[in-house]
Amino acid sequence: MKTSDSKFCNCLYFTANALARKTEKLASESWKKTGLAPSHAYLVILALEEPGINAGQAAEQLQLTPSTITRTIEKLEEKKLLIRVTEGKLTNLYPTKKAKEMQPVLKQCVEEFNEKYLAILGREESNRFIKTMNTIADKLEG
Amino acid sequence: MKTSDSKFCNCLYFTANALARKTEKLASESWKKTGLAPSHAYLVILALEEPGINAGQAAEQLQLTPSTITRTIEKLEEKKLLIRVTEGKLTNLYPTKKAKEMQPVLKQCVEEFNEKYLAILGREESNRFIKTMNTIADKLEG
DNA sequence: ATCAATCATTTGTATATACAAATATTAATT
DNA sequence: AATTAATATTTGTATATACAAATGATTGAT
Repeated sequence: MKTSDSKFCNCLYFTANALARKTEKLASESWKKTGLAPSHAYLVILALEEPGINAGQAAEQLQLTPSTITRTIEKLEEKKLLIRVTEGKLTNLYPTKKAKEMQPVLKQCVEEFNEKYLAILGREESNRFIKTMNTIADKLEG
Repeated sequence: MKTSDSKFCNCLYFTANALARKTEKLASESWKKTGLAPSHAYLVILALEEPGINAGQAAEQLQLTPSTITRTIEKLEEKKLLIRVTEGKLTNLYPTKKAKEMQPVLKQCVEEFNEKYLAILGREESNRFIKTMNTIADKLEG
């Protein structure tokens, strides 16, 4: 059944969540080869791009709560992809050697995923839509 | 930090998820008075509107997997809001008396939530945006 | 200089969600 | 009629996420 055939397809809550789950699924396929969930992969990418970034900044960039970031870091430390360096009350994140070696594959996953949805939606529509989502997310935040 | 200021705001995955989380938060506030998570409330609403609906149909309407629906039903049975009536291989869902009494409050929550985001986004923009999300969700499904 | 307030992170706990395998029931095929 | 295939649901397990409370560290006020 299509999302648009549901009884609830006129509700923002329902629609936003249905879309997110479908996107998650599509993304998971692309990132499968890395053994990482997309959100985890994003944190590794962030640490690679900004080594030393602290947990709070990462939470902001990924729009997740601090506790979720802590939990994600734990997983990634277990996988030897990140290390935490505590500096006073801050926790700085650094990519490990393993993460650095993984960088090309991660980049490839990002591209693969992008291409996948660009192929489905078209570049124009994608960009416009993503921009709209950002605008609306910002407005909802208040 | 705004969603649109994130490094990743050009990615469908990131943006769709950030939006869903913000929407979830907004909706949770509206449904708080019922003690139900929005997705659970939706299942009760569905059972009220279509008494006897089976689990699989509910999964389709809510765009959730069967296992998630089973889990949701369990919670709602504990809260005495739904009952399961097994009929062969189907599981039919019926609202309890308690659920029926709750119906006006649930309706009110839906309205309150709708008004909340309509006030923020405007009726025109909301409707257009929700329609677009549905279209895109359908396309992603393939 | 000390004590209170503030801030960043972590922990304890709870919830939602899904995948894959198991179970139970009906339908189809021979 | 018996066995196989298909279908609906449930269960076992894993993951992601968040809230609220706790901890640890710095800053500010007196």
